[in-house]
Amino acid sequence: MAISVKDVAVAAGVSVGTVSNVLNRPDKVSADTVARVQAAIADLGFVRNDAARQLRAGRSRSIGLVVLDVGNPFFTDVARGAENRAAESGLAVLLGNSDENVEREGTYLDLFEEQRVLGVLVTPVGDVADRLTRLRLRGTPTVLVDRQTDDLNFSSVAVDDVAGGRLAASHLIEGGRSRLAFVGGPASIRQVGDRLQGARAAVAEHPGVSLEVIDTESLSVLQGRVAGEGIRARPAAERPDAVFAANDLLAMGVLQALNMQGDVHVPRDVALIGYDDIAFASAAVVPLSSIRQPSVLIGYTALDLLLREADGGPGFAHEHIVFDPELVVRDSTRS
Amino acid sequence: MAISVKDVAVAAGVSVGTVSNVLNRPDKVSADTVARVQAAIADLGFVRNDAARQLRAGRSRSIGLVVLDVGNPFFTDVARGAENRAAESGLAVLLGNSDENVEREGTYLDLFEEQRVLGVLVTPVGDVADRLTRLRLRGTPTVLVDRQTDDLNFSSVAVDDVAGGRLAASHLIEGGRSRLAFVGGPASIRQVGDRLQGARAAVAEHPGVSLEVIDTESLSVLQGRVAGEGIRARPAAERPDAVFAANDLLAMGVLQALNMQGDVHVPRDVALIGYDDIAFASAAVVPLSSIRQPSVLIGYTALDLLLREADGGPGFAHEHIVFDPELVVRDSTRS
DNA sequence: ATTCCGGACTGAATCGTTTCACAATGTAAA
DNA sequence: TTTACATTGTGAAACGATTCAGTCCGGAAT
Repeated sequence: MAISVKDVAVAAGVSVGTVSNVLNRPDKVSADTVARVQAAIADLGFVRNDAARQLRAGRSRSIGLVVLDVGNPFFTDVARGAENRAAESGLAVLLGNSDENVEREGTYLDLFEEQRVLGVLVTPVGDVADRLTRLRLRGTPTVLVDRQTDDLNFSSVAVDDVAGGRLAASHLIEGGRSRLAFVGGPASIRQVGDRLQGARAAVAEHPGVSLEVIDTESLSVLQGRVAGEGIRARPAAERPDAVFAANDLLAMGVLQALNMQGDVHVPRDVALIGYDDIAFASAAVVPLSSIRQPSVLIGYTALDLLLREADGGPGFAHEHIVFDPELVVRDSTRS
Repeated sequence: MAISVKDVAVAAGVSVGTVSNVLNRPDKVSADTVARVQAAIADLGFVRNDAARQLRAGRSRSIGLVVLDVGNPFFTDVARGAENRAAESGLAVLLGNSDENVEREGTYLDLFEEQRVLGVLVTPVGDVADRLTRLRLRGTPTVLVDRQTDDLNFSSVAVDDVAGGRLAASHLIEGGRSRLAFVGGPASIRQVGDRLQGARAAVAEHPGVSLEVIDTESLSVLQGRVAGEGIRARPAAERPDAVFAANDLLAMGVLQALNMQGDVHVPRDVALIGYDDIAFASAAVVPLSSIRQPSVLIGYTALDLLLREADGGPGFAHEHIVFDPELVVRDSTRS
C-alpha cells in the first residue's frame, strides 16, 4: 500500500542505497540521478517512514517535555522556549501534560522512553528521583525544569524560588502589611515549598509579622477562588491583610473571590501578589503584582543543556543553572 | 547495548514469540511463563522499542494536533479535550504550534505524516485544502477543528462563528451602541472572516449602525494593544463606541490600551466584547463580555470523530459537527 | 600497457517487534 | 486405541530505511 524507498528505487531505475543517499547525502550522488530520484519521489508521493528510520538509528529526533499544567501560560511559555531551541537543531518537542498528577507523569515518561526520545525535560510533580535515575541509567538524559535540585546526578534549570518567595513577602511587609497569608499547595510540589520557605525567611526577619499558610489542592484559578472565598468569609479581624499566592493562577482566583463581591477590596483591605508574571496578570481586574520568571528563556536553556548532555555522554558534568526572579509591582499591592 | 525482546527471551528461557505474547496477549500464555517473563523484563529493565513496533504495525498510536497558538487558552482547552479522548483509547496526542504561520504548519504536518500518526487534527492557518487532501489520499485521516468547511472531503468540528459574530454585534447594538469596530485579522484565518461576516449581518439589519474594520497582524494580546492605542489616539468624535474583538486575547489587549490610561473608559466610552470566553476573561480589569465556545468539548469531539473516521476507512461519510456559541455578558458591555 | 585512484552506484545485512503457520503436549470423546 | 481438539509454545519472515563493503568504470600517472 504505502510507498517505500524500494518503489522509488524501481521507478527511478536505481538501487535503494542510492535513494537513501539522495535523501541524506545528496552531494554523494550525481546531479541527474538526484533529479531522477526526486522526480520519482514527487511522482509517487513518497513519504519517509520515521519508524524505520528510528529503528535503524536507535534514537528518535524528538524530545519529551512533561509540564505540570498546560493551562498555565507560564508552562506554555517554557514550552515555546524549548520548541525554539529544538527547531534550531531540527528536532521536535513532544508535549505532555501531567496535570500535577504523578500517574499521568509516569505515563508520559513511559511513553517517551518507548519512543526512544533524545532526552526528557520534566517539571516533576513529586519525588521522581528514582524514576528519573532509572531513565538516565537506561540512556535517556534528563533535565529538571523549574526545579532546583541538590541531586548531583541531574542537570537543572530553575529560578531561585526561595529568593522569589522572600522578594514577594518582603514587598508585602514593606508596604506596611503584617498579617500575611501564603496560598498554595500541594506541598509536594517543590516550587510551592521553596516559595513558602522564602516567605518564611522574610517574615522571620520582621518581628510582629505573622505568616499563615492556606493550603490548596492544586495551582489553579479555581482553587484560588476557593481559598479566596475562605478568606472573605472570615470576620475582618481574622483576615490576613496580605496574600502571597504560589502562582498567578491562584492569585487571580483569590482576586476574583475577594473583589467581585465588593465587601473586601484588593489592595485596600488585602494586598495580593502572585508568581510567574503571566501575560494576563497585568490585565487583571486589579493589575496583579507578581514575581517574574524568564519563562521562555528557561525552556530554551533547559533544552540547550539537555542537548549538550546528550552529546556529552554519561560522563557529562551536570549543570545547575539558576535564574534570578524579579519583582513586578502593580496595583494589587499598592495601598 | 539496549535490551531487546531477544535478551528477555533468553533470560526467561522462552522464545521471542512468547515474550511478545506476554506483552500483548498474556491470556494466551500460561501463568507461570508470564511470571517468568515479567521477572526477566523487570530484571533487565526492558523497555519496548516503539519504533520497531510501529514499523511492524504500519501505524503509530498517536494523533497529531496542530493549533494556531498554544499561548491561547482556548486552544489549550481544545488540546485538553482531545487528550482526554485519546487517553480513553490509550493513544497519545502530539501537539504542534503553528503560531498562525503557514510554514510551521507545514513542518508539523510533514513531521506527523513521517511519524505515520493515526490521524491529524488541524486548526488551519490558511487555505490548506490541497495539503490536507494529499495527506488524506495517502491514508492519514484529517479533521478540521474550529473551522467549518463546505468541502465535503473533510470532517470538521466547529462553532458557528457567523452566528457568534452576529450574537456579539447584536448585543452591542442592543446596548445602544451604533459606531461599531471589529478588531481582528489576518483575514486569511477563517474564524476571523466568519465572525466579521456575522457582525456585518447584524449591522445590516439596523439602519444607522456602522461597522469599521481594524485589521491586526495576529490574534494576540500585543496586537490588541496596538489596535487599542490606535483607537485611543483618535479624537473622541471619530472613535467607535463599541469594539468587537475577534478573540479574547485581542480584547484584553484593547482593554489594556484603552483603560489603563484613564482617558477612554470601557464600558462608558467604548463597550467591548471578545470571543472564546477564556478563563481569564472574567478576571480582567473590566470583566470581559464574550462569546463562549465549548472548547474542551470541541477537542474531545474532534478526536472522537477522527477515530471513527480512521476506523471507517476511506469510504467513511464525512461529518460536520457544529456547536452553538453562547453570549456571556459581563461588565465590559454594561453601560 | 599497466596500475592506481576516486566517484558513482549496488545490494545484502541490520535494527527490534509482531505475526503466523506450525509443532508439541496433554486431554476428552468416540 | 484412535481421533479430535485445545492449549502452549516456537521461530522464521516481515515491516522500511540506512549503512557499508564492495563492484564498476573512466581517466591520470607511471
